[in-house]
Amino acid sequence: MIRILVADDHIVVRRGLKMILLEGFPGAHIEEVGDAEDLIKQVMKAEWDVVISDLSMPGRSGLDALIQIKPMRPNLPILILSIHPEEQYAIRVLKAGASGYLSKDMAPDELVNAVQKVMLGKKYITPSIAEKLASVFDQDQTKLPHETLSDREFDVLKMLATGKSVSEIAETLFLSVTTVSTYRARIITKMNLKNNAELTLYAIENKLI
Amino acid sequence: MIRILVADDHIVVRRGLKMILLEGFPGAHIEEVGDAEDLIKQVMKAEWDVVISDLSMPGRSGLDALIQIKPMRPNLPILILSIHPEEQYAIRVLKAGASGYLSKDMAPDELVNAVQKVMLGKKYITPSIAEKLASVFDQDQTKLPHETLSDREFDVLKMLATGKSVSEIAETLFLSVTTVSTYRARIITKMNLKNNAELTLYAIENKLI
DNA sequence: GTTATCTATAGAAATTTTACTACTAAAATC
DNA sequence: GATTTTAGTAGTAAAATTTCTATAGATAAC
Repeated sequence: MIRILVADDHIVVRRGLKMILLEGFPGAHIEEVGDAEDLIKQVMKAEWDVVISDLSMPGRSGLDALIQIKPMRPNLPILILSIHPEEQYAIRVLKAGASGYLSKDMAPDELVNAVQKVMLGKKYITPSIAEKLASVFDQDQTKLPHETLSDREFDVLKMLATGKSVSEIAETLFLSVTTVSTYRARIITKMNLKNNAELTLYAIENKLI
Repeated sequence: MIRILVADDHIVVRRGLKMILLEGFPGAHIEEVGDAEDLIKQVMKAEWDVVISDLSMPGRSGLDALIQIKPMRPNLPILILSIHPEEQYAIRVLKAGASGYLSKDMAPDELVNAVQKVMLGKKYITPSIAEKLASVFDQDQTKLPHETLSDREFDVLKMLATGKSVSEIAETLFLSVTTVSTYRARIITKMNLKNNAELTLYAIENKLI
């Protein structure tokens, strides 16, 4: 019997995923968790065939959880879901060891397919991600400023751009305020900006938020 | 038998809503649509007891649909869902005739409660929206937010929006830093904003800069 | 015409943010 | 294989900002 662990902070989404998965895998054992903390706990506690996790959750993000889980359960396939339409995160997520990246508006069949595929140890890549991947090899020259950021920096960039203060971010990410401030300084240097307003503008123009 | 129409562009969310609603209203007749177009069509075609719609959908938004539906079906209660945590949209949505506004991370019970309440012709208002509403009334409704600002405040608004820091502004205007900071605080209160990022957004949207 | 609110202005104290520096582990380069 | 760079993380101290409170004149309200 298939055992699937679903992580998302929105109950509605968890229920929806459960429903879709049960239609695709009748009789499957599906459990839900609402944050990264619980996700990690569950993964450690029990055996799963596949994990489906949202990317952005309060506190530790799905990416964090992924990075933490991967070394301990290298063979556990993890599918990452996101509201973001593939672009920005896909590559990052795959690099971090995910078996696939799906946008939340995929068709139910696509989810079922993806689950089947990753359970066989394969990666699930949508055509548009494949294209992105290919173009990554093409040229490094045409990198956009924000693509030179590290994962952490990118997280912080987005939060700053939406008006979160350094200390709010520190709290959310369980980091020291100074750490976040350091990230901010690096972001500003790397992207050649001057202040948070420019950062917000940049984020809007590049559809990062 | 209760007839509920659910509109959301994400299948996962639709299914989740359906599941939650079926738990709360066993035997209910629930149908799903994926965009505003279909939502309007369905509302015209059949009779519903309540509509639950996402705010942001591709093409016409839920708000658009709401505005279009309301005159034709004034007694049909419409609950608007959103990923945005209540702030900016709630008021707009209620003004446009919605019976309630819920964030997508509400508890399942809350959704069920809300549906029960709006079916009785009442509005469903969360405490935090109630507070927002109250503050709207003591404001001049006919004016745009930035038109309630004094000249000095408006100056400062524009400079803040272009990324000037409080102390740079103080220097430019030969004022004390705390004075400028006071103006900023007043701007934010008057305009019902939260931080500089929102301020920048506002300024861009309203072509102030 | 008096009272209440608004505007322009700031100081003191509290809080938040930044600058600078530093350390470790991992990755990249040589 | 050695070394330089990058990423992730913070501490200390200084700088910037906010909060709270206040005052005097302007303006609106009653």
